[in-house]
Amino acid sequence: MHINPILSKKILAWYDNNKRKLPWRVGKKSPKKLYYRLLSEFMLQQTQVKTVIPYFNNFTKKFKTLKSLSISSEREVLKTWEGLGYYRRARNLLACSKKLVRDHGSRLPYSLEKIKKLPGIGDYTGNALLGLVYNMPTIAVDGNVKRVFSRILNKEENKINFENLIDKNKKNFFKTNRNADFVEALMEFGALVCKPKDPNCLTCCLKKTCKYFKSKNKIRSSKRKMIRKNYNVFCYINKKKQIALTKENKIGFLKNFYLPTIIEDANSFNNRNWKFLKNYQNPISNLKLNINLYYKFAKRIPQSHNWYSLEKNKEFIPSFTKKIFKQISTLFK
DNA sequence: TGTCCACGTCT
DNA sequence: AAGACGTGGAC
Repeated sequence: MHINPILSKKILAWYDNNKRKLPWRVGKKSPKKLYYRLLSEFMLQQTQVKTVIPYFNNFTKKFKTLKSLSISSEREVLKTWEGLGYYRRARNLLACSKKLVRDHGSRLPYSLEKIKKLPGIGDYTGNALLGLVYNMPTIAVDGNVKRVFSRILNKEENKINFENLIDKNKKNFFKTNRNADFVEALMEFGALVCKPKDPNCLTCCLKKTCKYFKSKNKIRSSKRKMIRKNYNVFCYINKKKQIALTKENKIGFLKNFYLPTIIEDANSFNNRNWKFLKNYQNPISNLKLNINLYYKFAKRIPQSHNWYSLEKNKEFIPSFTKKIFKQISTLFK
């Protein structure tokens, strides 16, 4: 498990010449630092930089500081998060901001143990924040970093003990004391050079010691396991181009969000008088949903449901539901 | 068009 | 500790 003894110098040199300008990268002493880093790290959980940038800009326009976020409503926050996915992050962020303001004097706790008690902060985000905000000697092990070391060692990701690897290479990784930069540099390097597909091995500053570059049988990272499910979606619609949605679905996913009636077993629902519209696939995280979409024009709808416009809504509507809107809209053309 | 891949936290 | 949780992009 030996690693190039000047890896941190090489990566930092590369970073100095190649880093991107990102809206959350503010000066070391900026009063916005904690808020911007917190927000961006939450958004960057399971979401790529390119996708996050416009959401980050829009979010910071609406919620200017950690304090103003902390006194906002979940409804407002979710509406601003609309379309970014993994909505639990938005709820956790709000809860986290409240806790930081109320219990920690609007400052980040100084240890990983304490920081991980905040909602929505796990190993990755905790280490990232400690490094970025306090320049602590830590490494945030995200998908990029895993891939970089997996390639350098030419060893499968799940066979590497990253805690151990970092501990054994402290002197190498933290000797420059540019710890905040190194946290970002490793991830940036993974995203731009040591990419999942077609890494830039020929121009890479580590090619001399990288075992992946040297080896013939190159290791690939493991795939995500997909779970197939079959769902029947029943939409009440009316002539005003409205669709009935409810928060009371028995289905687990998108809990507490606006959805039409969703039934796993179509036979358990009285589906007479419903018209079949179409079948389509809607992958959600690790689920592979096979959707059968039914509709019915109705005046009366169950009490649990309310009418929503197929166009714009004040409420937060997940993309799963928006896809249904799109299908139903074809009926009015 | 459908299918696969990219991205951490919580229980 | 396996499964739940979203969306966008490439092909």
